[in-house]
Amino acid sequence: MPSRLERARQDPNSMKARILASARKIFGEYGYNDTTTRTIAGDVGIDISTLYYHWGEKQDLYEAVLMEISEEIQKKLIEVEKKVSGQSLAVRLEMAIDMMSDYLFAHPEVSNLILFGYFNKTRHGVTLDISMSKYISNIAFAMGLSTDREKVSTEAKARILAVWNTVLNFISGENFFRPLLDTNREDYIRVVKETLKFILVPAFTAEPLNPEPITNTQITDN
Amino acid sequence: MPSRLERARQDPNSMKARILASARKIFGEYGYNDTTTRTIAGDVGIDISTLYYHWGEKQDLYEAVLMEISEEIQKKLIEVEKKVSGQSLAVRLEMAIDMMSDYLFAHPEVSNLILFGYFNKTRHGVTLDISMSKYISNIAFAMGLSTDREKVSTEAKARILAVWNTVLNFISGENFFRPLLDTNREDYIRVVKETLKFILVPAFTAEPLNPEPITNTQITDN
DNA sequence: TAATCTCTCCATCAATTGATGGAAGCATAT
DNA sequence: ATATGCTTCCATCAATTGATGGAGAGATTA
Repeated sequence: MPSRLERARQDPNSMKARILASARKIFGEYGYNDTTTRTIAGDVGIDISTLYYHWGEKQDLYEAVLMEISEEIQKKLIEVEKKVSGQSLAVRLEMAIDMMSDYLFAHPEVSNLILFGYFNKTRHGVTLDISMSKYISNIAFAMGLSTDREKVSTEAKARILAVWNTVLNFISGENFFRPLLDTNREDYIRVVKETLKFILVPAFTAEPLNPEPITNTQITDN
Repeated sequence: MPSRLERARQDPNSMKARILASARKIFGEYGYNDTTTRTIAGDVGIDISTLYYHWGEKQDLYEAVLMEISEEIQKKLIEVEKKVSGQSLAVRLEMAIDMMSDYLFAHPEVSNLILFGYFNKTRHGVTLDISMSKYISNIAFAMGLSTDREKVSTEAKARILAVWNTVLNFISGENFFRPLLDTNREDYIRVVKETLKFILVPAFTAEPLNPEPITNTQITDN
């Protein structure tokens, strides 16, 4: 028979798991500092003491959330990589854009949490870390922008980063951008995908990735 | 002789102006909720009562900061528009990227504050507003993506938005991305500009902006 | 039954934080 | 000199929030 402890680790209906699920939702909506343990506990329908009993400090709970989404992203990227392999570069890019957009639109809190990690110079010491470096390199390799998974050029990384960020922005900024574009949700998702493809596909397929720095037309020096 | 009140409105060394400058810096670093009035007052070197005497509620001060950067951006965009007019599309894009990058790298708090406005579903009611819609349309027009300043297509707006966001991300995410790209600051700025140009110029110059939706290769439906 | 363990809640604390009242300093005007 | 108005600071408040101790309910074990 499974002990209570084991049950708590596995059962998604266990109190510990339910708290984590709520925490993911609330943290993903308001960020670390704008989320109170009372809000999370209230969402679960329990007293905050119960929350502290299961998770200890607020930071520990937050880190558990980050760990969860980090693993989820990793799985998703592997799934994408498998699916696109063998296709042409243009098709790979389009498929990756579609798949990642669908995933993130379905889980916007993931996008939010990543962006919070980027920009919020918060006073709590919790950093995303999330080994983003490895992700970026893997994507570059999967997209065929690098022949070596370990040695990806700075330029290639920067390009992947730019694309990745653009996706995240459109997801997390939906409430801000959608009225601006004056579309319903369905059209918004379509426009986002089209925009990403419009911008990316020509850039990455126009010419093979150049390892040398591109000529930089410097305009302003001040 | 100028009255004290007039002096307070104009003199950049007036207490009110000094508070605003510190507020801009601190809000831009930590965001609204992670900034305390005590932190700002401490940065100026005054008591918080003095801050409240000059600015009233925290929200009012924050709104004043947003107003200031909003006007600053507007001026900068007009400056860019003047400078690029008459150039070819590719050159216009490159010049705009250089100028805006230089401006934002010199004032990262501007970028931060804009991004905070996008994503932070804060519990305070202060929204950026900043008439971003007009900015986007103006940029689209200045870049020659639209022949009518008033009627810019959803697609064109989305593309401008994507670019604009990419710039902001690289600025505000520098602390996160630079170690990841393993560059010093100078190289980081160069790589950012190159990346933006690499991605944008081909996309926008490859073909005239197509008013019809682009064919969308739907991959996943779940 | 008695003892133990697991889980939950109530009450409470200490620190932080937005905000205010009032006194004091100081210059200017009368 | 006196009065007035502007500016600053000290003291303080009330609300929020992270966190804890302890009591009690319920199940499990001896």
